[in-house]
Amino acid sequence: MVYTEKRIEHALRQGGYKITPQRRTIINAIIHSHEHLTPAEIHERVRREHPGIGLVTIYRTLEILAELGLICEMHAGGNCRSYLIRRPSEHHHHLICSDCATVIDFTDCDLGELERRLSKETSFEISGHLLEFVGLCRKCREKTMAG
Amino acid sequence: MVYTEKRIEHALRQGGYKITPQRRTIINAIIHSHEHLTPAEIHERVRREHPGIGLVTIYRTLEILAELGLICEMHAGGNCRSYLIRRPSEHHHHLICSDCATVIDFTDCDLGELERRLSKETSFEISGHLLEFVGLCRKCREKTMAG
DNA sequence: CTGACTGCAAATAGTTTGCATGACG
DNA sequence: CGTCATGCAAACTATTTGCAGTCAG
Repeated sequence: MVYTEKRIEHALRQGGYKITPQRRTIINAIIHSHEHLTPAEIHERVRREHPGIGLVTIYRTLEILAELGLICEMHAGGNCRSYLIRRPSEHHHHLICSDCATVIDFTDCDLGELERRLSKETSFEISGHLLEFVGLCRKCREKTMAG
Repeated sequence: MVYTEKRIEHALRQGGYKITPQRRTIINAIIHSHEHLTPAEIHERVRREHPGIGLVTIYRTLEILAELGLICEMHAGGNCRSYLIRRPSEHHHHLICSDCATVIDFTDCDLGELERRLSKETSFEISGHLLEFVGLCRKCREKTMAG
């Protein structure tokens, strides 16, 4: 575990944000979960400890944490679903810009060996995988540096 | 381009679906675009040629095309945004049983090389990735075989 | 103290559903 | 001709915004 509660709180203070019980609870929920959580899921978990908390607070806290780079937001960009014609037998993956949501496809992922190994070690019969890289495209990097 | 209009129409018929002018227009819009398109974007393009078409029709057609595997839907899973605490240099990934939802974590994914290559080719500054394998765990496989 | 934070409610955006009419095959 | 498809309107869900009261620093 690299980002501890303390470190995150420190980062928040550095960013000029205040530490509130709500934020503490939200941060803890995220830290202690090893899965990706949607805002609604976070809300649900946080409520057990902090019943009155509003979903709005979750959204606002997540926005700050993402802005500070403390959490990783999947599926960057407001809306999510988009479609592309599929070329048979050409399963592909995405490289997504977390700022402008540009998507670049790539096909060769070379996961066969890893898949075989995992399959052997875990006795799973693996049927597929999801692979996405997230980062900043050149334009957004330049924008950030300029600003 | 591998999936032509004709092939897609054939696949639709095979699936028991009808070919309508609306569907034709939608399919054409997707085929002729090389980017990922959101339903709204598709709607907008399709309207030029077919003004009266409803957004609802886009959604329904997309659902069918995705079901038949003719188009690729990004961001698998209904809703999009999800968050995970970010651990610098400590990736971890999941192997998920599609039946009982057991999750097994693994850390060594060996994507460094791929990441470097992608980064070089695309000028992205890659900050993270999401890798998930889906399959059947041993128990569920045995269950399936027994049943 | 004071500005930032919270929670409510309402607004907005994206998506799905019910239903009567229309068209493919 | 029957069945599936369409388009409208309304329902739903997810997310954002405005505002008055509250609290961290």
